[in-house]
Amino acid sequence: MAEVGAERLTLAASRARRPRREAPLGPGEYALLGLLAVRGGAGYGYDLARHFGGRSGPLGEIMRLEPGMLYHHLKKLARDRLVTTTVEEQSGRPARQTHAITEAGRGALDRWLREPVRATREIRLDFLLKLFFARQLNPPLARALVADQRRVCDDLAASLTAQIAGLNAGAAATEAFTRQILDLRLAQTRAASDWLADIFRDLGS
Amino acid sequence: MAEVGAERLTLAASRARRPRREAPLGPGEYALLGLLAVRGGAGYGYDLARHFGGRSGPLGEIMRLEPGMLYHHLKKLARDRLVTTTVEEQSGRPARQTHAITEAGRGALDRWLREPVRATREIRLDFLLKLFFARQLNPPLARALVADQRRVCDDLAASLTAQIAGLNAGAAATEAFTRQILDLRLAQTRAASDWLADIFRDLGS
DNA sequence: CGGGACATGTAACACGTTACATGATTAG
DNA sequence: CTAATCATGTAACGTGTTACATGTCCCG
Repeated sequence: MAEVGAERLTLAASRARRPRREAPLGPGEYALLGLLAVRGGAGYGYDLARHFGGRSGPLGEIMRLEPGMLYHHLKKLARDRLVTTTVEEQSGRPARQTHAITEAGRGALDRWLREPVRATREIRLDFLLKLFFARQLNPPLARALVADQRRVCDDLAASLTAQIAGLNAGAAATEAFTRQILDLRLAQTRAASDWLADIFRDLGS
Repeated sequence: MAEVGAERLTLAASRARRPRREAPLGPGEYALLGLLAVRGGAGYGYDLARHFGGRSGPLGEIMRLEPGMLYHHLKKLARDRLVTTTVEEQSGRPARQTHAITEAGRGALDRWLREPVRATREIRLDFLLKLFFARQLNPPLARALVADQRRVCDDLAASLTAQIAGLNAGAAATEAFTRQILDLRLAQTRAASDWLADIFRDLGS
């Protein structure tokens, strides 16, 4: 028993040393914040869930969000004071919990909307989400976001090109493969940049 | 207490109904199988770990594998009888556990190597892993894999093109955004197909 | 004598998926 | 009478990340 106690103490101590890092929000949480903002600032879980996973608009094309995760995210948003939750009783129906975005929530959403994603692979999920909400909440911001994102992609493409150029000297078998990996990344990044240029044009002046 | 008991029973019953699905292997596990096959059929954790995460060849460029996950994966491979584990005592050093790939392991690896990935986003991780190992274990198979993968990408591109064409009729605001999502997927898929054509050429006859 | 290499792991947590629990109402 | 809809969740599992535990040996 003493040994178990000692072990627990060690674990508790090592736990205390870790300073409880502020878990940042993920795409699911931002999507919920965005949905609330777009739909008048408030909504309840079951209704929000319809926008994911079904044929109700393009959100379901970007990401799925099962009820389990959705309610989980709403709880976290409430803990972080980005939404406030009020319970509405209904006769004959389960009580409905209405979640309303707070000022802090709008601030977090706005900061997120202004930030382009760093990695090309995040364009498919994170960037599309940002674009979806920015278009509805703030069209000029959407245009700026697309321009910023394109700059990030072009910088990345330049960096990849430089890495490839630096590799060409030694043509060992292992370097040949590394080069193909970089070629793939470059091709995907260029495709993203071209696509961004297209939608920038579509977004009008 | 009786209520707790009843609750447990319900949970146990619902648990029994679920038939313990065979968890398939993930990219990390296949990467370890592949590494073992490439390096003479056997190896130990610490040594395998060097190939991920560092500057030791292109594997680390494709995926990271922290020690925690690496040992976890080796345990699962042993449970599935895809590797066998033997302990070697060493003087002054911690005991070394050598993992050797089994016939079943080679079979699983070979089946995986022959299978192109379905989704474009899996090319960056899963497909590159397959290519990396196929080239070292079976060059003609690598060439066939690239050809198959390109066919999958082209089929996907055709399907996306059809979806875009079907969308053009109604030009509502929501459909415009859906179209842009499809455009992005198509661009990424085409970029992958073109890249596959390039490496197919590089793979010689 | 401090720190890194060697070698294998566990603890705690975050993120995600699937399935199911609950319990009334309404539509077919 | 069955099934879906409404509405909110939990259980169990699986994956992944970060940090740390353990203990010896070798190098500077």
